[in-house]
Amino acid sequence: MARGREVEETVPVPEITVEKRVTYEAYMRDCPAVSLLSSISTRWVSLTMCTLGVHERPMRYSEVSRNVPGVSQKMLTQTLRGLERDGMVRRTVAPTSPVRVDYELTDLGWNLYGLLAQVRDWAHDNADAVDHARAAYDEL
Amino acid sequence: MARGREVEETVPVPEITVEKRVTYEAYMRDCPAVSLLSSISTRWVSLTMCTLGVHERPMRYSEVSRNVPGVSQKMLTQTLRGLERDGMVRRTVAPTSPVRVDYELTDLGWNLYGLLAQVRDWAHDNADAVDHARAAYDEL
DNA sequence: CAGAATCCTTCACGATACTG
DNA sequence: CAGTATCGTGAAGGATTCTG
Repeated sequence: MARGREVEETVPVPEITVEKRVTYEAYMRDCPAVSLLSSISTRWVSLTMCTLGVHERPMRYSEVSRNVPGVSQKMLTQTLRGLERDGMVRRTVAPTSPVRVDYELTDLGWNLYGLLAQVRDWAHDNADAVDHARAAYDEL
Repeated sequence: MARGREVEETVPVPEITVEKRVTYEAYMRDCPAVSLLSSISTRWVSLTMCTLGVHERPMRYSEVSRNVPGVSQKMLTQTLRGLERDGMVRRTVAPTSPVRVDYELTDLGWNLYGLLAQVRDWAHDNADAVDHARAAYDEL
């Protein structure tokens, strides 16, 4: 991502042809970091990670479900599967009857949670400021 | 959001009726902090904020556009308007011809950027780890 | 309990065309 | 340059039903 600046500022403008720009933009889109950042930056990932993080212990599926505001069963399953696949969540199935499934953050997930929690706290602390900004904007 | 834990752990289970749960979930959905966190947690907000942040100076519309990988003109405009409305971005129109429009982070936006930049850096640093986790998961 | 599967709706988003 | 307006589509997401 930092390359954007270099290309933009160190390469003489005339040398950035349309073709090169298209290639560059395709690169940015396909850049693993951009792609990963994009996949993290979704409502359900954010809320699910926060829920798993604040509880600091394995949580049953139904428990997660009750603590992620507004999530449907389908989206929660889909989100948890994605997080498991990305190595951020560990899913443990206990062969009881009925089955018991636990979800918990991995070390990788825990690292990310540390950052997301700060964003969550920022949102909590600045909700009022944003509301006022919106009111002022809508006033006009 | 922290109330979720209290309800879950300090209120006797039998007292959580279906009605109360529905009310609680509606509250969570409507909670300003959850709502704000959700609106922040989108791909275009994340990428746009990062672009405005790394450059540390006012940017023209076209310049932002070139530095947010894969964004369409429609989505960029929509995202910038949303950020302006939320008080995170300041939009300045210079009455020249053709018009010149600059976008820059406000103090509020700058605060948030500080946190989002950490998430972006995390994504950059852990893209490989996630890729390996995905490969391992898909192996099965 | 913890989902899978299916259907159906909405809307996020892109493509295109037009404008001051 | 910096948009607005419109249209069309695919994907996101909800509701419902079924299952081990």
